[in-house]
Order: sequence, then structure tokens, then C-alpha cells
Amino acid sequence: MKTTYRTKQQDELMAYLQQHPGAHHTAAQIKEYFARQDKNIGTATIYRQLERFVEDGKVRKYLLETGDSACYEYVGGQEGCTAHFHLKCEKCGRLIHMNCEELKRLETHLLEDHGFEWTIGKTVFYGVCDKCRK
Amino acid sequence: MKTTYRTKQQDELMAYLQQHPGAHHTAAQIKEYFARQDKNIGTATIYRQLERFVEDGKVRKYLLETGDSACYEYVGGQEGCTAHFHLKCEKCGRLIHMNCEELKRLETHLLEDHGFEWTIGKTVFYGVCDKCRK
DNA sequence: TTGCGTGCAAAGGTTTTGCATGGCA
DNA sequence: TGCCATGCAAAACCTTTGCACGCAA
Repeated sequence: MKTTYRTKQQDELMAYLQQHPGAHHTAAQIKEYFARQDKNIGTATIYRQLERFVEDGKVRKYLLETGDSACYEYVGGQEGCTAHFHLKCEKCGRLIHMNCEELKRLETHLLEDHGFEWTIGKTVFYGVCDKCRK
Repeated sequence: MKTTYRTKQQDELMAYLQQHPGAHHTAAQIKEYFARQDKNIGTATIYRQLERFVEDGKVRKYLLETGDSACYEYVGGQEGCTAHFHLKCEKCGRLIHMNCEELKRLETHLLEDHGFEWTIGKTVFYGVCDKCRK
């Protein structure tokens, strides 16, 4: 799905996500937020826009708790985020950006030994971060 | 939830899962399989038993980012079988199960050098598989 | 016999889809 | 003006829950 026209809802959704970097939101939470501002945005619109943002690499989608609704988080659209790796803490929700030789090694290994061309930008490592383990 | 009685459905479900190691199944697929054998097992029963198997560590549950239904996979109760990884091909949709020293190395690295306790079962590597790259 | 597990159906919740309308270009 | 995006409602899905019945121990 590609955007042809730029709309007010689009801008407001993106603005909201950008203003809360590092936070993750469900579609319902986003709808509620705008409702509190007396701005109604249809649920379908929220899902459709989020899907586009994800395609563009500006937003990342997570499924944290099994069965719960999906979470969305602004990660910016720059190459910066496609070249490094993301760890998501399942306890505090923090998204950790990591640039590490070990992971680059893995990328090479997957490609050369398994023929798998890894899309780093879409992959999220789930786990528990150092702070939450203490 | 704990099992008190041992039932036929329980045994048949576990037998089916064990007979397909390395394969992933949705609840619907499992139901369909038994239907083809003219054995009816209620959807609720399937979910309830799967939940128990997961609690026991015999089966692993995982979700893909697509928000599809949950997948279940027999991993046995032993340590050796819990340490494998999932690669998802974005083109053909195939889920690849990989057991590889390199990935185990990464697990150790993340823990020891970054303090990150990786939940392998929840992580899926996205990319393009060897067959689709040709 | 006791009470847990099962199957059915209905409920609950999230996400998608169809369609008429409104708004961007 | 021509389409696309929106909003609403309904549909489509997946999963859970309530309840009466059957079966294991």
C-alpha cells in the first residue's frame, strides 16, 4: 500500500508517534489518545496508516504478550536504524539499539552458510535487558 | 493449569506433535488433521492442552509479526531441543528451523557482553531464504 | 462416585474489509 | 474533477469462557 495523498490524520498520527520516542502504543491506545483531544480518528485509519509507517520503516511493530494486541513504536526512517540491531526488553519495553561486530558476523554467516539474506531492520531480538535482570 | 486425569485427546495431541518434530502447527491445522482422521477434537480442548504442553516446556508457542494465529511446535522437554532458531522468509513465507553453533554463540555473547537474556523462542529472523534468492 | 476434561456454542477482543462520503491534488 | 483516504459498521478471525455431559480414577 502506498500513500498518494497526504492527510491531516496521517500527519497527526506520525506527530504523536514521533513525540513519544521509545514508547510503544497499541492501536486502541492511539485512538484513545486522540479521543481525549476531541479528535476522532477511525480505527481502520489507524491500522491502515500504521501499516504504511511500518512499510516505510518509520515505525516498528511488536507482538509482546501472546494474544495481546500489537504494539507500534516510532524508530525513525533513516538508514541509521536499518544498519544496526534491535533488542526489545519484554519487561520494561525499552528498545535497545546495538551495533556490534558479533551481529555483523552472524549476518555474514547466515548468508554464506545458510543462503539466508537477513533483513536486519525487520528483526527484533526479544528478551530481558540488563537493568531488568538485576 | 494442571492435569489431573489423562485423556485420550491429550495422548493423541501429544503423539501428533511428537511425530512432527520441527514442524509448526496452528490450532486450526491440528483440528483439521484430526478431522481428516474422522476424529473430532474440540477447538477449546486443543487450546487448553497446548497451553498445558507449553507450561510443561514440551511445546513452544510463538507468534509471527504478521499477527497471524499462534504456532505451536514440539520441542521435547530436554535442553538440547529448546535451543533452535526461526528464520522467516518474507517472500515464500516459509519458516525455517535452524540449529546452529553460531546462533548459540550469539546467545552467549548477548548475555555475557551485553547483559541481555535473549528469549530465543520469541525471536524470529526475517529475511529471504536461499530458494527465493535464486 | 467425584470432579476434571471435553465439546459445543457463545462471548470477547483485535484487525480487516466494504462502501458511501469527504478531502487532497 | 478524479481518486484516494477516511469513518462507520459489519465481517472475519483467533482465542477464551460458560455449561452440561462423559469419562478417568
